[in-house]
Amino acid sequence: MTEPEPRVLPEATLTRLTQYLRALNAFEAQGTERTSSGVLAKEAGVNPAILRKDLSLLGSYGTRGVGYVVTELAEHINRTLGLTKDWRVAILGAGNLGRALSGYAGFASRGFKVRAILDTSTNLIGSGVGDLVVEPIGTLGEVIRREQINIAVLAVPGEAAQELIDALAAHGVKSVLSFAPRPLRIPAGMIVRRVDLSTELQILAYHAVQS
Amino acid sequence: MTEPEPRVLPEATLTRLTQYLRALNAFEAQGTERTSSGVLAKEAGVNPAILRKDLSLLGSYGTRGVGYVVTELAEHINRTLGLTKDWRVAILGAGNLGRALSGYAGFASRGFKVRAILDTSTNLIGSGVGDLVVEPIGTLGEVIRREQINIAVLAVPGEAAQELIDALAAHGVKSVLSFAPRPLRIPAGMIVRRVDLSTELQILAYHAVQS
DNA sequence: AAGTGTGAACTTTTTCACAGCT
DNA sequence: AGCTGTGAAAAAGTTCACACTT
Repeated sequence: MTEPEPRVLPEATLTRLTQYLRALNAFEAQGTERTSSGVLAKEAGVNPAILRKDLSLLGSYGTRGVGYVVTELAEHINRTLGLTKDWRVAILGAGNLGRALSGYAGFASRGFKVRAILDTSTNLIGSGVGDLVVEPIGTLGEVIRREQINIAVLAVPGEAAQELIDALAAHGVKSVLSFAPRPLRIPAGMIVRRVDLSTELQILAYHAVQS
Repeated sequence: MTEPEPRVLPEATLTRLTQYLRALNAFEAQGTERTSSGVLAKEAGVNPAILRKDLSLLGSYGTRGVGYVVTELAEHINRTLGLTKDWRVAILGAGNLGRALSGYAGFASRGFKVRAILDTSTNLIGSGVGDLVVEPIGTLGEVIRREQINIAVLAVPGEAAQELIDALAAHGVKSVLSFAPRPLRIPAGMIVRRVDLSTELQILAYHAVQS
């Protein structure tokens, strides 16, 4: 148990860890104190073996013959994922998507705080979005410093995305979630995750035609 | 060349195919007639070997020593993905996210037409969203029949998602893109893809802490 | 000469199956 | 007796490298 903890966890494992966490939170909410790989895996929709393998990558926190203590395991995954830190998010783009995201409940939970929303359009600048006011993209550097932004969400049209990624990098923001429908050149040291709605639909179309 | 075409393409291949398609469309737009695995792979941000391997799964459409004809290859990928068919989309949930999605340009392109938007809230029912009017979820079956919906987008709170999936299944809609932040029990024959924003943020947090 | 198509090697991820704790 | 933790096996996915076609 002198941990094997690898430098970096596989992407697939990370995705599953967030699902385990969600299930564990549900268990906590309903007062369940202990669980097992079988029960938890079922709740998260995965196979128990991979769950145990995933958890073994973070070190061992279960008890053989017994299972896992819900709060302990949740706490441990939280720590591993960095969810004990405070995340301050700026949303770039105050169009429909940007505004929808700024109010998205999932963002508010787990220490992700939307602290700013920016746009280029003079129509939008100055207007209110929830309890924020849309600021000009030109003030990006200032906003990042003022609010100590450490995560940015890109909800702008494809054309604008690359230059904003570069600007974010220049201002020291290293983590970006992009909704721009195009591949981006990622500056060194930056982590960009993309959510691509048209890709999702196209893959659905393929499966739908199959059946 | 009497095709090896597998019954079903790997998920990772599908994702890349949509990227190739996007790059090919850009080439078409700028009048480029031919390309090669090297050029196309660079544009799509992948390695040329996997690109050729992916394309070989759909049968061979290149010319050795020469490369690929842009329009031909695009057409071929389009056919494979089922993008020659007409896709009629209903959006379930007319909150911020649902409304943002209904106007999302990526949906309008490539034959995905948003034909209906539904909600439970009497505040929203009857209000306009783009050129659609929000209809009551209670009329789901009727709307699906009337508009011949074949893809649904779930933009509702987690609690409502499962029963809507079941209702969609009952009305013969087999393809769903879900934004609900929870795992769903998928009725037989249905394909559900999930986009989970809090999972994305949590994975970003992990990587941000790493560095 | 150039660039595809593809077996073979390699790498990563998942699943199996069981030894080892409690 | 029960359930974890984990090597070993299997499967899936990626990259290499080169024969083959134009």
